[in-house]
Amino acid sequence: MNLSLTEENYLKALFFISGSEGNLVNTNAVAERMETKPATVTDMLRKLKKKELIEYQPYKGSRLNKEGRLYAIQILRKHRLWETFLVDKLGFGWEEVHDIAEQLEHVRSPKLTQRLASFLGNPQFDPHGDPIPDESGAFPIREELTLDRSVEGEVVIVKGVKDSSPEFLNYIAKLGIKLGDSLNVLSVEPFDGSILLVHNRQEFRLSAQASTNLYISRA
Amino acid sequence: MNLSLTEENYLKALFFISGSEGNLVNTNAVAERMETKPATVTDMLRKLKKKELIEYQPYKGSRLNKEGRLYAIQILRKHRLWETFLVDKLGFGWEEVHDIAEQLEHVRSPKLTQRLASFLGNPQFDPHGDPIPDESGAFPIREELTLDRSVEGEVVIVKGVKDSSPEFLNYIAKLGIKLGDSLNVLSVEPFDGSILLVHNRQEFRLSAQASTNLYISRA
DNA sequence: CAATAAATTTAGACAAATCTAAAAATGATT
DNA sequence: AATCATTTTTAGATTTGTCTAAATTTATTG
Repeated sequence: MNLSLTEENYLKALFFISGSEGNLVNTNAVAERMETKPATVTDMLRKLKKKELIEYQPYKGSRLNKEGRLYAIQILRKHRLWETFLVDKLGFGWEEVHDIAEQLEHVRSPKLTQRLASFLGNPQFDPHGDPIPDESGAFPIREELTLDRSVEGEVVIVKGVKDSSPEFLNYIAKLGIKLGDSLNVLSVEPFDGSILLVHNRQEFRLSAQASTNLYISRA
Repeated sequence: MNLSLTEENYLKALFFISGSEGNLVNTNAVAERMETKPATVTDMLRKLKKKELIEYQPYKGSRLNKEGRLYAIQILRKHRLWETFLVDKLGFGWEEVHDIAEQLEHVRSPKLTQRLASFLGNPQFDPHGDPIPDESGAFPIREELTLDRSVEGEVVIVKGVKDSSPEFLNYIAKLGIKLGDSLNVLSVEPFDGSILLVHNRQEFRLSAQASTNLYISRA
């Protein structure tokens, strides 16, 4: 199956909107994510249905079928491998790699994907801490523990970010926090949930909002 | 200037057809290279002229102008850098990288190109021995010496291939000849110009045709 | 140099991906 | 249940890159 760039992007959008349970997706939601008009989405849904990549009933909604889901996951796999390459090998910051990976993810060559993965040491998580599916489409499992769940006195390791918006990534980068860094949780403020911690010998306070968006593991 | 994939491929085609002297290019020649019809080419030439990337007079021919040439060279730079990456870092054979590089060359990110080049050690020549232009569009100079010009008893180093068709690359790969290998020229057959040489302690004969397509330098 | 051949362009059409505006279906509300 | 609001689809148009067939320009040649 050889899809156009646009078709691939619609599959990705459906994958992200419908979540892991594979819910039915609203046409409007797709339009919003794709930054296009609902009428355009309807056309594309009809097309993807004809190619047997999605289920779609007019007025009811759409969802990826098995083949479409696998296709979307392969794109996601490429995206996250390229992000890892950009950060680990080319020294990009994790906040600047998304747009480049959006381009690289569409390069078609199974052999390239396989070799890239092996060159990177078959990583299980990308620089944002997001899981990289394997060739068969299976995701590695991660403990979904966030910093706001930590207790006073604990030392934790940063494993990923829940929110990978440029705003949050930039904020985190500005603080100098990177994947794998260890944080010493000094105290949790009962009033607003903000957390006092030590990172690289430096003491500072992180808002509750920020802490809910940092995945950690106990050291 | 943000060009479509197709527009970029036309610029490349014009660059390759017109050669280093910047000759006027026939519409038919472009059509052949792009595997499309002359009428289609005419439309595109009009479009590229409007974007001020080429000179074009109906019925007379077309050629890249300064801006178009620079654009084409930047794509070529990316192509050859990616080929180098695929061979040097991912272990691809030099005969299998062209099609993948054709895709990667269109990825838009000056920072990526710059970092990739530096990651590769700012190479001057790609795995086929072809020159990689720098950011300003300047090409490194290479001695255009081919194996058929060598004399008996000489030891030479393989610097590149003149013909980079899959057929020739496969043939060369089958013989085990790689960039940087040294060849000991034992004798040149006066009858057909074929060359008897030693490579990795192994003696064999190479046709004149093959030898004219191997760039070398004297060891 | 006039006729013919070759190269090129013009004209008109089509598929893909998009849009706007209008129509239809669904759902929510009194 | 009838009406109104929302969501979604349909209809018709646009742009990009392509095509075929016909017309035009340039080149060749008897």
